Amino acid sequence: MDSTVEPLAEDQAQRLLRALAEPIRLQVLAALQNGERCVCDLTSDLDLGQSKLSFHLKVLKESGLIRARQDGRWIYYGLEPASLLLLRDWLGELAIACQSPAPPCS
Amino acid sequence: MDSTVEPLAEDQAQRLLRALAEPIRLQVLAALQNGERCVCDLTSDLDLGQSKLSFHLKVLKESGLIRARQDGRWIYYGLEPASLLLLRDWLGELAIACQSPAPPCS
DNA sequence: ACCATAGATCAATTAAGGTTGATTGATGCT
DNA sequence: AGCATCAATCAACCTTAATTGATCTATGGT
Repeated sequence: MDSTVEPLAEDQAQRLLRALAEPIRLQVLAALQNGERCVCDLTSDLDLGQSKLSFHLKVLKESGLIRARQDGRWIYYGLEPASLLLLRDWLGELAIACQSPAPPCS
Repeated sequence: MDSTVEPLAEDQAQRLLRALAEPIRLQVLAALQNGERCVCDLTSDLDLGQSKLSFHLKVLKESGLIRARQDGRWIYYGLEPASLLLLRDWLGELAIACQSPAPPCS
């Protein structure tokens, strides 16, 4: 078995994918696209309940897609580009070498 | 608001992400990495119930990540690299320009 | 010390998604 | 025609994830 995608990266990719596959969390990432934002700003920008946003931020943080930084009373969240790039590259690898002819069905 | 990620691609990306974010479906994609395979082979390779595999293949196909091709009695599934690359590029865009300093919290 | 605000956490409910076994349709073989 | 096999579909069930409102902790201001 010549797996070009090694299991270690696959585990990590899976964790990231599960965190990404949710509409609100994608909105959050989009909102962080141009830099860090504090929770209070995200709440009003995305028009979300405090509890709901907090839940999704936790999922994103635990996956490694975003990081938190406390500044006084506020907490700023920002993207973790390394994770995005890791997933990006993993998808790239998966897209390679999948054009071979069909092997005969046993 | 200068969104570098346009909503059209985001919808598509979301559909792909939702389909990808499941362990069995990732296994299926990995199994298709080196070319098309028929359902019967996938069933034994991945040691899955026929019904279960069929369900996940459907999800993957509806998302556009894989395509089906019938050959006589068998149906061959194969990756749709264009979708993987689309998602890959979408992630790349998201990873760019997210290192700006924090704006003051209102 | 007291109060107000930011944000995390918890428990209960609801919604969404995955699994299972049985059934059905289609294809090829004899 | 009749039978066997591949694969999709369906309905019931189960499991997991998301929502909601309340509570709790921490920080900063007065």
